[in-house]
Amino acid sequence: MANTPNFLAKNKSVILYGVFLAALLFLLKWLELRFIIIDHAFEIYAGSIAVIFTALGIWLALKLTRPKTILIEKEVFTGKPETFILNEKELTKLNISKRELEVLQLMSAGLSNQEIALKLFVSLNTIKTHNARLFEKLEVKRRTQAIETAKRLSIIP
Amino acid sequence: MANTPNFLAKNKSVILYGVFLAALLFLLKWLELRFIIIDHAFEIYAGSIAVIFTALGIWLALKLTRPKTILIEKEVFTGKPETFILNEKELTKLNISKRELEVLQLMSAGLSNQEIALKLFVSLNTIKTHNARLFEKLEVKRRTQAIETAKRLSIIP
DNA sequence: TGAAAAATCACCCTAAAGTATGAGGGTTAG
DNA sequence: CTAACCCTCATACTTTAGGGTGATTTTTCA
Repeated sequence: MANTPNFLAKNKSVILYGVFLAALLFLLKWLELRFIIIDHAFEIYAGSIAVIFTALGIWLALKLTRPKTILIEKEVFTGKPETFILNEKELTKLNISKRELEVLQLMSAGLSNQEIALKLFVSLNTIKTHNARLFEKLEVKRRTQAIETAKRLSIIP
Repeated sequence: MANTPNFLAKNKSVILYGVFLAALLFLLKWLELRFIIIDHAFEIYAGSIAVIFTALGIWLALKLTRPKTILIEKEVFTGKPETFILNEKELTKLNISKRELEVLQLMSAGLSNQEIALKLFVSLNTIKTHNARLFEKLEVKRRTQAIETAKRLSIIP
């Protein structure tokens, strides 16, 4: 298969987990030593493993699900008086990608490029690139115009 | 307290986790037995604990965080009921002047400071001063935030 | 009428936004 | 397989926005 790099990228967290596991070996070995030296420290050892790996599992799960939660946000919000209906036709017509829409939403929320970058776990330059594409597609020159236009076209609430 | 049932309901997952833990004891005891009988089954025992508790951690984390993920988005207490009604109370409370409101409107229309200056026949510096006052009064740092806040407070359409 | 608020403008400086260009890897449909 | 996106990031540069300070002229109103 030629998709080995793909696999690597997709399982970044899993690989990190592996590395962390390796790092844990020392701790475990040390605990094993204690087990030999101190009698009946067996429970301590088992308990340690349980606690450590439970925490590890929680951490892993959080890492894996965090990106997914961001995607959920934009689907599930409804205004009380008038429900916002995303104009998907316009979105398709303007060829605006999911990521670009995400940036647009944060932009309209008043966030700076730097803040958006931090929130989306990408670099400032990446946000600037998204902005440039966005402005091009919306045929505007500034973020304030982009917000105005996007709201008018019901691309954002 | 009378909200014990509420507590039970809210922590269903935690209780389940506890029950599951109890159930695990038998498995662990059994493994411990094996550990005594079979020599060098120690690694198997430790590995089992690691795997089980990692899975447990993942499951726990997913159970606990899944309900929390969605509600982050909009609060929305003032929608747009067709016709815009200027919130004069807020305007008075925030002590925003006529000219400042004018600047704010043009700002939200996507105009740059220079364009606003030309439109209002004043200098760029004047607009900047108005902006600074506006940001101070609205307690924001950027024009995009100012627009967002002003719209939310129905100061501008 | 006199103080307060509003509106105007300038200068200097920093921060943020935006433009242009190139580039590498990922995903996907044909 | 490959062309077409998409997402990512970088570097370099220009423009706009924003902060701080101080000042003058109107307007407003008690």
